[in-house]
Amino acid sequence: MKDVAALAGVGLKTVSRVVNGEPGVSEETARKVHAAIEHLRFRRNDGARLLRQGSRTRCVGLVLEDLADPFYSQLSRAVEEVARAHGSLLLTGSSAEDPVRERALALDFCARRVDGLIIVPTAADHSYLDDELAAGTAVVCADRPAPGLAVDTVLADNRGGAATGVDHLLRQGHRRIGFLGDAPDIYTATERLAGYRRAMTAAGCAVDERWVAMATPDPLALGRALDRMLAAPAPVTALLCGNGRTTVAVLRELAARPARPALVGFDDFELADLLPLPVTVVAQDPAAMGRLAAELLFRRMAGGGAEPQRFEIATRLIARGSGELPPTD
Amino acid sequence: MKDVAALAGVGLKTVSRVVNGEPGVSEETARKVHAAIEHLRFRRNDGARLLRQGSRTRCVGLVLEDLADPFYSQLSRAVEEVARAHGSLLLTGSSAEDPVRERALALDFCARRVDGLIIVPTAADHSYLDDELAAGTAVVCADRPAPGLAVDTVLADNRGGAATGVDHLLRQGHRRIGFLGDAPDIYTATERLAGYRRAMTAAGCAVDERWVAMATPDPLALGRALDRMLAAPAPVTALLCGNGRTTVAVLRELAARPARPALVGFDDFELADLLPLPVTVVAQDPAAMGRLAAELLFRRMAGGGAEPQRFEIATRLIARGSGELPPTD
DNA sequence: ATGAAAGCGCTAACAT
DNA sequence: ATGTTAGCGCTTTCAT
Repeated sequence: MKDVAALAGVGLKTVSRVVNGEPGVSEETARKVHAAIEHLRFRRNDGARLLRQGSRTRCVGLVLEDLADPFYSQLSRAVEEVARAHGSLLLTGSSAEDPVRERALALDFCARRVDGLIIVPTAADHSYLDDELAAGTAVVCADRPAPGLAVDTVLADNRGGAATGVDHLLRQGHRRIGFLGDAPDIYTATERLAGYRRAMTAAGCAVDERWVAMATPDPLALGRALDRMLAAPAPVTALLCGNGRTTVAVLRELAARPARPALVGFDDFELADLLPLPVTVVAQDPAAMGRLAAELLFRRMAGGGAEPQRFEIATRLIARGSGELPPTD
Repeated sequence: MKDVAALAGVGLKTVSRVVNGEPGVSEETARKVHAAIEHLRFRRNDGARLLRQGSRTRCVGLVLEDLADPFYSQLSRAVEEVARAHGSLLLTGSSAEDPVRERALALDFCARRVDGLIIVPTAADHSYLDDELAAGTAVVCADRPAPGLAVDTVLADNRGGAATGVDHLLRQGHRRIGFLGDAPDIYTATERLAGYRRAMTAAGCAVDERWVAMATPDPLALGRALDRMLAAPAPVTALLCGNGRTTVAVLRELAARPARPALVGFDDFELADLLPLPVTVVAQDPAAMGRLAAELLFRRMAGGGAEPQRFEIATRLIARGSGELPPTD
């Protein structure tokens, strides 16, 4: 910029005025400055600009579990769209469910002075964000809460959704229903388990603990869990799967077995309607979750200092066939 | 930082030393500084640091078509992983196939002085990046080339892959094979069409132009195209779909029709193996593409000033059933 | 209409 | 071991 000023034979401030389209520059001078800019290929450094202005960085951060997971990639796009609408750029990072990585990412983003941060919190302490919060960085939790962190939080109706799935199966006459959830340290997994238990109990169905399996979905473990659930003396006649990854893995395992239990999956997924037995699901709305989280973030950044709120996004049961199978005994 | 120095009763540089773990500070002083940091909740501003150091921003940008598309979300994760391994943060943005948006995103990223930029170029002029390139920003194109831009480029073997798909169908005895591709202004769509034509011609099969449809996959248009291809006088007995989105849309349309042409899809997708007729695909490797693009980017950033190179990632035919159907006439 | 000087938060280069 | 000065690239403030 100094060079531009020198070449154009004007002062630094005049170049600044031209670059920013400020008034108070004669046409003649502006032309000279533009020529110098072209010639020197000058490109303004927004970092320096931001520093001096002391203003917002117009940059928000998103920390989630896995950018490639369909649920989170849809959420990301929604966040990105809102950010774009507000003129902000988006820094993204995957925690891979590792608290250390999450923390490193979030603090890196803060060190770059993002205006706001959307986090899908892992199961860990989040007090490391207290200072950032105090310093005025807006934070919103999506998909899961961060206990002890006073921030807006957007969740799905996990218990309600799971209960809806179970109720649907109960209505088809099932009494022995299994639940295959993700690892129990994942908030949504445990919530959905609670919804399952609630609905079973409310219907007077005692839950045999052999019908419950909570683990990171991996083919081998899932296969064993299925075998256990489908074995005598009290085999399940229906299954509720705790998330999209689990549903897909279970479908794959079931394809290799004779048993055809009724099945409801938590999370919708592409092609669920085209499978041999179309899959009934409790659908979430990842785009709505991302959109709301982002809008809350920008609302906070705009200054509303109200109490942190918690939002629940409704789920929707989509009956496609697999959940309408009657009990086999 | 000034405040920290004042509170600790030391000089600015001493605080800097402590914050950066530089040697040459007595334990006693360090303790005082740390106390002041805690007390004032000081957090270093990396933006200012970077400005002063004049060093890399340790930040790279990724501009692609749609963050929520499975192909690109897998690519993104791979890029993110490489970036993380190199200690860089990742700015992401979706162009939505709009050249104006792509340009705005890319230039925004450059204004923030990203060290490098990975772009999935839309069909438009990319000379707007010339200045950035000249200024030393590393750029890599992924999935598609940007004609006229002298940068490393990572592509899939689009022609070869499409030809492989056609050859596979020819081997099953098909002679009338249709191609359903994306909009012709998309590089990959046109390349794959070329591969289809090449293989058909090489086999001595004249392509009836009614067997070719190139458009953004939308159910209505796709349905009409299918009806046309499947109608007399020379109905196709097999189909090659030009990308994942198209394949899924075609499967959905076919499900509502009696005809069961053989089908090969370009791009693998989850659950392809669990459909009633498992889908044969020419699989791409989006993670490999993202990884390579990112590694090339960091290699460029490290200084290798060699000629820009072009890389082709191999495709792999996965036979699952739909592509092994014999001709129906 | 234009420019000089000061300073955003930090660090490099030199003091002491 | 510690502090001082200058300056990264820009904008703000206040002159002219």
